[in-house]
Amino acid sequence: YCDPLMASAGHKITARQRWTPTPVQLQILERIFDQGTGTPSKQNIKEITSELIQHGQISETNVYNWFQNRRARSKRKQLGSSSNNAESEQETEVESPNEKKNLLSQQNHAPSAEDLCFQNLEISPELHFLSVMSNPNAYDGDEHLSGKMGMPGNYNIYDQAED
Amino acid sequence: YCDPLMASAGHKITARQRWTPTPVQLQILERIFDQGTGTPSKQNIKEITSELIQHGQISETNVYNWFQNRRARSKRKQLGSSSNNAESEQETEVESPNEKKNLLSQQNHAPSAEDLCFQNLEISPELHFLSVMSNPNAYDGDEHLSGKMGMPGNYNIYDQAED
DNA sequence: TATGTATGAATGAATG
DNA sequence: CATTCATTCATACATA
Repeated sequence: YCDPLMASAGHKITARQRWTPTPVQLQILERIFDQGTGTPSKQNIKEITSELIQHGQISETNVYNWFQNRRARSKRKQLGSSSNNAESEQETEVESPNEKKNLLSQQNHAPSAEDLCFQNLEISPELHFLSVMSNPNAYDGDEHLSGKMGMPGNYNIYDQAED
Repeated sequence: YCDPLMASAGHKITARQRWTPTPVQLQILERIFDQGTGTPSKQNIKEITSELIQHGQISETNVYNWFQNRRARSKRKQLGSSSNNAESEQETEVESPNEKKNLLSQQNHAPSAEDLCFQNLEISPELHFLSVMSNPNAYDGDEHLSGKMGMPGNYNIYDQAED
């Protein structure tokens, strides 16, 4: 049969980056989702995949992702379309009519480049520890980090300096 | 105080609540992970953090989480060998036209900050052991950011088996 | 053709 | 340590 990937408007013959669920697959997936099987086990995933694969190319990864996305989407929609939440829920300038503000996203880096680039002369203080680190001593204690994994406390990177 | 994360351009960009490792940080982390150190101890975490913090905002928690995620992910792809093995007629699914392009390109101002750091990394004598991968193409451990989404059909779990 | 929207996919963080 | 959730990005896809 025709490649399910390029079955629609496709003109992409070189790259199948994103799995595109066929209507049939979508129908099945939605039905299963509707069953209440929110987070299917791996076994279920396999079974579902086995079913869907007959209707087009698909992998367990796709199925898994689909369910994850589906659930997340539903949830987000719920609390986003509600009347109004006077709770402590602060939305980061979220759902604007556009919503897709990621067009100019700057998620990563953007540190004090001019700064950290210059202090480069001292960038290898004790990194050699991993060269000789043969200490099988895992975690002497039980604490994973400095106290709890919530946050060290000293440097809170996620500082909602919103105001 | 000023958040190091958004202290760059000085715009009103919303601070990312999620830590995004800079290419440099990623390289270092990869190297350490590749050393076979596996799960670093608390002290190691601190050491690593001390090193990485010079290359951008980061906390011990981030480092810890990173290793945890990395470990889990590696394992996932490892245990993908049972009743699968359908066909692997996929071309080199690894090397994509572009690797971590998202890490280096999404804005238009291009501060070249990380770029400089990258260069500095190479020239660092002490960090030579972890600077061996100056060539992005020769990146040995970029399996996590490869672009082999999911069009396999023969893989098992929701993990992108990479081989 | 370019822009916008929808959704799959990647990853960091949280939880058990 | 294993699994799941939440957030964000990139790309498929629809429309102007």
